[in-house]
Amino acid sequence: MTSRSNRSATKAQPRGKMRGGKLVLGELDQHLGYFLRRLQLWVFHDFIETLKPMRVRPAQYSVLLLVEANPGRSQAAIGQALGIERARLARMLHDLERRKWIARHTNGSDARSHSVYLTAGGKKALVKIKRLAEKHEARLSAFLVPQRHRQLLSWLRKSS
Amino acid sequence: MTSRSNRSATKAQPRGKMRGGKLVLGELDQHLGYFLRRLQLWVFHDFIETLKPMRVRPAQYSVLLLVEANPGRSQAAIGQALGIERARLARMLHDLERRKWIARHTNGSDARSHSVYLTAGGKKALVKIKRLAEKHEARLSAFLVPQRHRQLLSWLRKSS
DNA sequence: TATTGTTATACTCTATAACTATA
DNA sequence: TATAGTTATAGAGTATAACAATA
Repeated sequence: MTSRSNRSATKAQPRGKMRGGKLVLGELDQHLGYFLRRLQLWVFHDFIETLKPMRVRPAQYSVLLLVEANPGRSQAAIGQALGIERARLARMLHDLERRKWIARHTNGSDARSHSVYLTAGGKKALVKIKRLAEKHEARLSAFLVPQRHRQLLSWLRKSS
Repeated sequence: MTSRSNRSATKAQPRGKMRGGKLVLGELDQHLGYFLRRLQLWVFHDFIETLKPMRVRPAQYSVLLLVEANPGRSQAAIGQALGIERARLARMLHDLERRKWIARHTNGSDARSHSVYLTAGGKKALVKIKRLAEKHEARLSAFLVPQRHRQLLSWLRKSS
């Protein structure tokens, strides 16, 4: 996160020296998507750095939490819930399986679908992972004022 | 954007049939970053689709607006303001130059730096681009309640 | 030495299509 | 024929490093 000083700079530039000062955002200042993206990048960057000891990336983390909360569900169900494309999820699960954190069993009722579970090792790792994730979330809460953090979370949650 | 029904599902799963219903988010429900990412993906997807007639992507759009508001500034200044890495910006500007939307002149005072400007064609294109971007922003405003949209923008702006 | 811009490489994420095996 | 999962490919975004020209 960088620039901090930008008011309603829709058209004019600040007077004064041309070469030198800070840039103005211009109409970018009116675009929610821009700020949303900047904040999201900051959050992911901090998450990745904080979770680096466990080498877990945000998408992997979301899969682990979802499998924990919904053991035995199919890849299709997981992918749909998280908005992860099935091709991408297949490779992610392959990687998580290689690390012995999740296991896939063919479901009895439908031989096509795989039921996904956390392994014992996966559950153990997830404890450590969550501890790091909490540190990240605390940093994010400090970054946004707590009351803003709650309100923002509530709004974003409703929008999903 | 998919799931809509998730309360405080931190640990337990809903009782009832195991295979079938919607998945619960579990602890993911407590992570601002998750909702932030989902919303950001939605916003970018809508932006890209809306701007498809002009084939402009979000990062390109941000560069065009910034150059419009700050004509003649260096690539280094632009990249720093937008948080775009100089190597990436060099390729982006190369592309925008190829499309005859921006021009680069070597600055008299420092032969290393390039001053970036919109061309006449770039300004003309930007009019059309902004018209499409407004449609996107209107859709985003409708998606979030207007008052939420304003408050959210204000918060995110302060966080940048 | 440090900075500006460039090229090149690698990795992640996203979007497709093609394929298999089941249903 | 449709679905679940897999593999492969291509594009964009990000992160580096190495380089040339200039300061």
